[in-house]
Amino acid sequence: MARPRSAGYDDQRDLILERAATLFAKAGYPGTSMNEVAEACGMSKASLYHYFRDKDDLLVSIADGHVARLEALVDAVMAAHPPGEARARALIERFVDEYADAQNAHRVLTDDVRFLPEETREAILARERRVVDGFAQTIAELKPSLGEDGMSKPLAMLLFGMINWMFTWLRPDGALTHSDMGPIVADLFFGGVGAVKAPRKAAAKQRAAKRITEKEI
Amino acid sequence: MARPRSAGYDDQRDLILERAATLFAKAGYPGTSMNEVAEACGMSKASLYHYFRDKDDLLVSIADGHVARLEALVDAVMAAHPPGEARARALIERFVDEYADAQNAHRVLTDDVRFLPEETREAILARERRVVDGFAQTIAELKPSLGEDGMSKPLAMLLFGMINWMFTWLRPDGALTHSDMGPIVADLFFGGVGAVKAPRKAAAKQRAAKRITEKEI
DNA sequence: CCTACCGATCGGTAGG
DNA sequence: CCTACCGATCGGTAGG
Repeated sequence: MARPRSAGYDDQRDLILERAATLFAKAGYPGTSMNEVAEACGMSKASLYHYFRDKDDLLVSIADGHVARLEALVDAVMAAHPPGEARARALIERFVDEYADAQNAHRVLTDDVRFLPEETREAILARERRVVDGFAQTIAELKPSLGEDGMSKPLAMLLFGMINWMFTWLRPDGALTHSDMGPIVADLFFGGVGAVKAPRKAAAKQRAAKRITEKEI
Repeated sequence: MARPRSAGYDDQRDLILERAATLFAKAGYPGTSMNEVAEACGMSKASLYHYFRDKDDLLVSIADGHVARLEALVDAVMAAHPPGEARARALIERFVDEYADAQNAHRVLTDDVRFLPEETREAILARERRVVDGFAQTIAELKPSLGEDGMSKPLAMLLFGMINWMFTWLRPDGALTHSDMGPIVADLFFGGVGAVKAPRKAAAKQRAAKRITEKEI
């Protein structure tokens, strides 16, 4: 076995990931320099390159780490709840809470993964797809006719839209908290999903739904 | 691409704005160079600077032009429909159609305005605020108790979330079109809005709603 | 011969 | 409207 890393190695890595996520979330990936990341971490740029091969490696670590947690969260909720509205509500409320604790990483996932080369991006998109599928399946269980019409994935994406967009306007210091918003989003979505009808040419829509493969969260 | 023979100053400006919006939407504002914009327009970088003072001037023109059209659209719908669900539906469906025709400009508005200096950004945010207020007012007309609880703005933002996020996942070549999605979003929203209850401490939420001033579309 | 860094600078390219 | 540049900063790496 290889010689173990120094005691603080993983702690330093985690610190860098958190500071970099904050900067990327604020100024975007191309708008953030490695010099700025190094400065925010109180270390030289050369030290930064001791922990991460290059700038892309930083981005991958932030985004993949976050989406892996979301993936695990979906698996845990699916295992803990039988099909039905309780499962769907748990999914939404757990997601909103998870996002609230990882706002910077989430913004990096939704905004900056597109800057990665295709091969690197693909592994992250695969995890995103599993997360979307978990939501789509839960929606189809709730109202099977939507699943048959190929509407469960588009509806899952509308749901993600409400949740993802929240983090651009909800003030962390406001009286309305992320935890308040979980039940509101769930009420709106489950109250409304009964009123949704698929447009005509349902077969074509089902084919269309299969094509939704990129930028899924 | 060949330059149109009789292109005047304004035509050249519009061409540059469209090409620049396409590039900014794809690679982000900091990720796009003026050299790339010039090349996409078939002109030298120096020529570009004949039409726009600097890079920020390009961004402002794209974003402000787009949000000004949205503002005018809200005013037109409010003038054409009395308060009620017909007004709200018209607002949603007209917005989705407008976005579909201006996807690049819309992405620039939502993603890149944050890179402008504060004074420049403020004029654009003021227009965004007017658009959000139009939606929030329409929601409050539909269910006055939500307005009294300070929930009409948060609900307007959830609605914008569904619509804005659509443009990250809906395939322009898919069988499911933007026009299909307008009624679906409206059904989901109006079906669900009846089920939404404000969280406790409604007075505090009203104060919170007032603080929602940035990044409102 | 390893790790954990440092000060300084590399070749290229950004906006203007 | 182009070529030729500028001050500065980019991502990444040298020797010690």
